[in-house]
Amino acid sequence: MHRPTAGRPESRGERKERTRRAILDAALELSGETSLVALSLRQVAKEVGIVPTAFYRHFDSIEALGVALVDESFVSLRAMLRDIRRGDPAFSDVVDRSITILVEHVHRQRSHFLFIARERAAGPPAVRDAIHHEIELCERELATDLARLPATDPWSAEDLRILSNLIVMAMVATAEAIMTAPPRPDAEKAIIETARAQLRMVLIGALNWQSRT
Amino acid sequence: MHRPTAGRPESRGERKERTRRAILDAALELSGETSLVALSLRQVAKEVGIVPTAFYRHFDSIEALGVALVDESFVSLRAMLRDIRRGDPAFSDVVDRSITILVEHVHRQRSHFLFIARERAAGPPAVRDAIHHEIELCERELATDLARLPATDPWSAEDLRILSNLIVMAMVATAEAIMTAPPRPDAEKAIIETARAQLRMVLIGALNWQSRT
DNA sequence: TGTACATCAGTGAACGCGCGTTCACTGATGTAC
DNA sequence: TGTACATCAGTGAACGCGCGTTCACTGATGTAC
Repeated sequence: MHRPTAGRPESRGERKERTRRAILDAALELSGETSLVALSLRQVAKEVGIVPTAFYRHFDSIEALGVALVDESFVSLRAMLRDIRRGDPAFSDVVDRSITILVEHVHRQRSHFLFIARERAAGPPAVRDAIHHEIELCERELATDLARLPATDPWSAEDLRILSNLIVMAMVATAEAIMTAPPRPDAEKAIIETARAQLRMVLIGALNWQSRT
Repeated sequence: MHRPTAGRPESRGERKERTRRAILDAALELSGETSLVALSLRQVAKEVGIVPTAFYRHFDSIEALGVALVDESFVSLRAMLRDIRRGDPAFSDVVDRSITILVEHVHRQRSHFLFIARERAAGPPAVRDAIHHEIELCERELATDLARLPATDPWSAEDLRILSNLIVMAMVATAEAIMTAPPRPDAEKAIIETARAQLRMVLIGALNWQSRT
């Protein structure tokens, strides 16, 4: 463990927190190679620069560490949702703005988004459940946002849920596509254009479908 | 290794093929617990009833085995697409029929669909790439099917691609939801109803969006 | 048909290695007086 | 302020275990003559 570069000595609590952070960062990076279920406590300890047994001072197991990483990753994701929600939800450019913000956040917090995409399907059970629960909360948040739009006044709660679910799954798929894509800017541009067209299709479909109920 | 229960002795080739099958089946089942990247050659050998070194008579590595499992899983998935494609693509009930067939196949070949959903995001690189390639082929197949519908006569290839991509991602998400859901029939029914509504939204949106281009 | 040889799926011992977890410990930080 | 004691993040040795891979092998099946 390194000492801080300057000045005032750390308190015991500060030092502990710093090690905890280093463990979370190391696990996020190392699990990116494969998956949490293939990550060993000893790899993490080695990367952090502590002895394997010191790991237990911070987490009971890799699975528990994984749950902590879910919490942390969804802080990033919620920050994105907040950005999207901010500003006028005028129908005309809401799609373009939302996708732009999505792309920005996926780049800025790439490892968090990769973590969610990966462990959502293949993580340890507790991690999978935690992620599904968080995604469900995001869907509900989106549903309440949609409910505020004048166009959705006559919609039932069920309709809002169905549309939210569809939009969220499209956004998850788009985020995955961006992260998987080759780093050439034209590849990303194509994905963004596709996502925009798809989101427009979905919204127009929802409005037309709704109006004939 | 067990001998066959009856009659004529196996040829060397038949026996080898039988062991290969047993390895594929064991790997599919065992990887279901976590993921291919956490599956060991020795676990597979033990489950099959051969000595670990005999594994190398059939595959170079777990990763190579994984690629073979991708091929096999997509045979199941293509069988589903063939079922969906068969029969009249009359617009009125194509959605309900397609989702019904999807659900049937997900139940019948549950382990293949689980494998694809899991390893798509978290498998070894060669496996991930193989899966993405296969999904892309499915999208193109769907695009050519859609192109045959009279309603899509004025559509560009790009439009067809965008719509196919959206439909496929919705189907993947629905399959995942079915497999993740608790085995209560009402939970599954809710997922099916949601998927139907979403697919209708998408189709109506596509038609309306297209008509104003 | 019988014989001699080739093939090769599966065996079994052995290797060095990284794994999670236990345990008793150290020594700096924190606290009570 | 100084002293005596408590706390606890991190240490280091040790354990038994499963790992992938090597190697020389066995013995049934297949083939050439």
